[in-house]
Amino acid sequence: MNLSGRLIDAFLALEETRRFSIAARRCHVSPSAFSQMIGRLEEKVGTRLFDRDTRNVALTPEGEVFSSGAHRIAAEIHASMAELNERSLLRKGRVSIAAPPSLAAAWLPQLMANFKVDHPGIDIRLHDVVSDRCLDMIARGEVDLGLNAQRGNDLEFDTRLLFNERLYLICREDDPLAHLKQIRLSHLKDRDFIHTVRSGSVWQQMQGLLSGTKIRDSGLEVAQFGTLAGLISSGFGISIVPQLAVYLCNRPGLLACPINARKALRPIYIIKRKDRSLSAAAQAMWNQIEKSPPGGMLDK
Amino acid sequence: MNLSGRLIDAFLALEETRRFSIAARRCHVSPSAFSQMIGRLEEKVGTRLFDRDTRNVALTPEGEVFSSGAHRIAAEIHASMAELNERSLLRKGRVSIAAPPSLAAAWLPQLMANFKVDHPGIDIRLHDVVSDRCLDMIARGEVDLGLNAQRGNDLEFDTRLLFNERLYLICREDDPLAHLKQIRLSHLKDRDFIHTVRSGSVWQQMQGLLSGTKIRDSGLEVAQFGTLAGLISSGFGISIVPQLAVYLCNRPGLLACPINARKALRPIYIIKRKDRSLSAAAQAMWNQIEKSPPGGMLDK
DNA sequence: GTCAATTACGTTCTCCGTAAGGATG
DNA sequence: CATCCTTACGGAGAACGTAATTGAC
Repeated sequence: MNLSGRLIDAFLALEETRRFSIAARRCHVSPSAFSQMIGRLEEKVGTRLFDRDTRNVALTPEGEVFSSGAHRIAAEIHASMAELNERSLLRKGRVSIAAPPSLAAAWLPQLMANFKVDHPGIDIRLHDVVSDRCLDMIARGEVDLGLNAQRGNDLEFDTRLLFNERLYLICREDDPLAHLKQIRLSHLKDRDFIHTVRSGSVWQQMQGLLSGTKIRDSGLEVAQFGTLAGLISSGFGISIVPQLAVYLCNRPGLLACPINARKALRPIYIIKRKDRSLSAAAQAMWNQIEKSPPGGMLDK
Repeated sequence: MNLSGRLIDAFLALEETRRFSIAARRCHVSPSAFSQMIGRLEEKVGTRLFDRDTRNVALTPEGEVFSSGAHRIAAEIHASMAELNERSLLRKGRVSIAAPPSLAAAWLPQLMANFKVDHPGIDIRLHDVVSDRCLDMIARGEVDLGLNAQRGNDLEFDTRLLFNERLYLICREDDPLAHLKQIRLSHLKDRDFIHTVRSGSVWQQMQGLLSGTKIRDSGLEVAQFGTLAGLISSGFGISIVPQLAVYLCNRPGLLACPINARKALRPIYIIKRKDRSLSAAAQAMWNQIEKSPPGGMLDK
């Protein structure tokens, strides 16, 4: 029970040409070898498939029955090989990415568009998620790779630092802080603070950054940067967002100021499961992400 | 581009067990050999199909893609092999036979019924045709085998004599011939003669038999024995039919008498194309026909 | 240290090619 | 006798098993 694709090809070639010698050439073997191949095939399937003498070659009734199966087998083999080949050549495939909302809004769209130009056959899926969920999705295999400010467990994940993003203060133009050339963490003391969602990385980083600074919790916690901007604009307080999200808070009367502290940098890692290899498409995306930093949008 | 069924099986075994050692046992090879098989498979398809370390085995994204194809390939191979096996075991198949009306009516039905009991899965097709058409159908491959009174060209057909059928005179009870103990050809002199169809073997044999005897042509030529009987019964003449067709001419007022002449025997051959082998089903039918002569219905 | 996959290496067997053989028109 | 398929036989390479190695827990 071990038909090789080679023997199937031999069968099909002989069925079509009805000539051993010509079919042999098509299979790139000597007539002798080809004859033996047909013999082996017939032995394996347990029945004679061709009636032949030195002049004529024709399918036996069993050969006719086998023919349809042989065509299907050959087609399936060919399709499977072609499918994998297309994927390794990046002409087909799928890659799914999990990324924080800031990157999903500000940087990835253009990167993905460029990728799509190079590889129009590859289907890209993007999930904008908060930090915890990002690692979760990677671990569960729901996405191929993730971008995140937390690098996660080194036993479970392969991680590479992509860049560091500066955190920005968002406040009203008429805020006292708006006139400062450089903003330090201490300046935030006693200010009303609007949080982004608790499971997001900014919130978590703020916890560390401001542990020594007494801020006032406005009690507001929002998921969308637009909401954040609206609240600040209306005087509910101030907030801090990563650099790439600054433009999402753009609106008349608001100001964004870089925070001048060594710790006010948010790292962005690219992450995959350690025990799973990437598909060709995902690997290509990983490569493109690595060599396409957000460019002028960042300071180092 | 030469996937062997063996490598496909290895893939499926490993996909299912997720253990090299166990999958190896299932494929009846050593763990080492199995590891090499997976390696070869991955080399042939051009991509890694399993992520593995010494502890865990899992499909790569490409492996998942390949999986569905592998299942289909294995299923097609299995189905093709099973199909041929069923046929060689006579559990499936088809056999088509061409035979003269007399045999198709008198002998073959019971023979076919017996065959069907032994091989209920085999589909039997019977064509009752006149002699010329019978050889034609065999030559064109429209039937697997034929029964015929003419043996045809020996270069084109394989032929075996099954038996000889005596020819019978059919006449009215009040016919002068009805009183004769033995009928000779000479007795038919000057009698009105109703012919069976010109392309049938009886007609052709009559031409030879009666070449030295002057008969009168009634001008009637019929295809069905029932018609023949009706015409004779109504006094249009006499006719000659093969022994197995005698009972088809049975009706009150008619008599059938064997013709006592060495040449008044009609041979029945079983015939197949010389350059085509029979399917297993057709071969089984051939064998059954050979060893199931029409028995008591004939004299030698 | 243990267990499982892999690599190294020698053996066996499959498969191919050259050359001789045989059948057919 | 010319053509085409088949058989014979020897060599090259594939595939397997045993045993040593690597790697993960």
